[in-house]
Amino acid sequence: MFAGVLLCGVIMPELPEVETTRRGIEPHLIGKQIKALEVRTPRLRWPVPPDLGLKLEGQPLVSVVRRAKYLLFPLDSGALMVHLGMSGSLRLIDSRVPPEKHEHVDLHLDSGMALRYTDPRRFGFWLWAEAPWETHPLLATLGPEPLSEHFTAEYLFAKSRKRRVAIKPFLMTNQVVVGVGNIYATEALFASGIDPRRSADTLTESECQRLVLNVQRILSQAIESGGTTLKDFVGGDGRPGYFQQQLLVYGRKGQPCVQCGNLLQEVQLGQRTSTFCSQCQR
DNA sequence: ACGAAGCCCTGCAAGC
DNA sequence: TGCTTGCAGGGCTTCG
Repeated sequence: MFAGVLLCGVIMPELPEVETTRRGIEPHLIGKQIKALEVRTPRLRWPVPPDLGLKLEGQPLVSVVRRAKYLLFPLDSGALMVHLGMSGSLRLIDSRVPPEKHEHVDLHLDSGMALRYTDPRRFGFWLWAEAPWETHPLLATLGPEPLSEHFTAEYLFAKSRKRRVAIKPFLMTNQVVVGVGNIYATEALFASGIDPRRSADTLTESECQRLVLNVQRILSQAIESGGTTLKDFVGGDGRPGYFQQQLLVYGRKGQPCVQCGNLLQEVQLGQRTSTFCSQCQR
């Protein structure tokens, strides 16, 4: 099965997909000037601010930054902030190519290309973050990046004390650690042999250690394999949806566990579906 | 402060 | 066949 990301025909951007998108588009944007913002569908997760184009036009792009699953395009007085929601994608395309259904926004560049945003479910957004953009309300309270030196077993252990919520929704909380969505939380807990229903404060230090390492390993592998697909961000569909990483539990309810053969079970935790092996995860 | 539930939206699949 | 219903998802917001 293709990775994580292909479900019901929709690519779900988790952190690896967002990072792959960042790497795919950045080289084509650096040094280019923004000519115009064309918003065909302002009604996204939040409405696109009517004056967003004014903030962007004429500005040179210097980098593309990822924080959690947010993509930031820093400019002089702030940053363009884009979130892909659960069905969004970005790609570079000739400005003259007519937009199709669900292609809601174009960022036109002086190179004749446009950064085109596609999002069937419109859970994503385009917003403006005033400088310094790190203090924007959506960014200010975020926990550490999972692949940074700040996400350690010691940190997770301390953070989870006295927290009685199940470990899976806890791990998916952005104030704890960012960028760990349902798919990767499910896989990391399986790889760590931890029952997703367990209260967060019952995890031992060594279990926190395993969990941190597995989150980092699984995310890193997904980013690595996404790196081979960068060409598809120009002209193609912009969807890094075919990581080679295998999903061992996610979406496999009722199928045998790859480790013990026990049938995988499903449970609802924090409004999200969790698949797990009751034999291997304790 | 914490935890649970609600909400936004569309495409797909299952059930009638 | 064509409807209706349910579900999936991130993450902010609201409620208890």
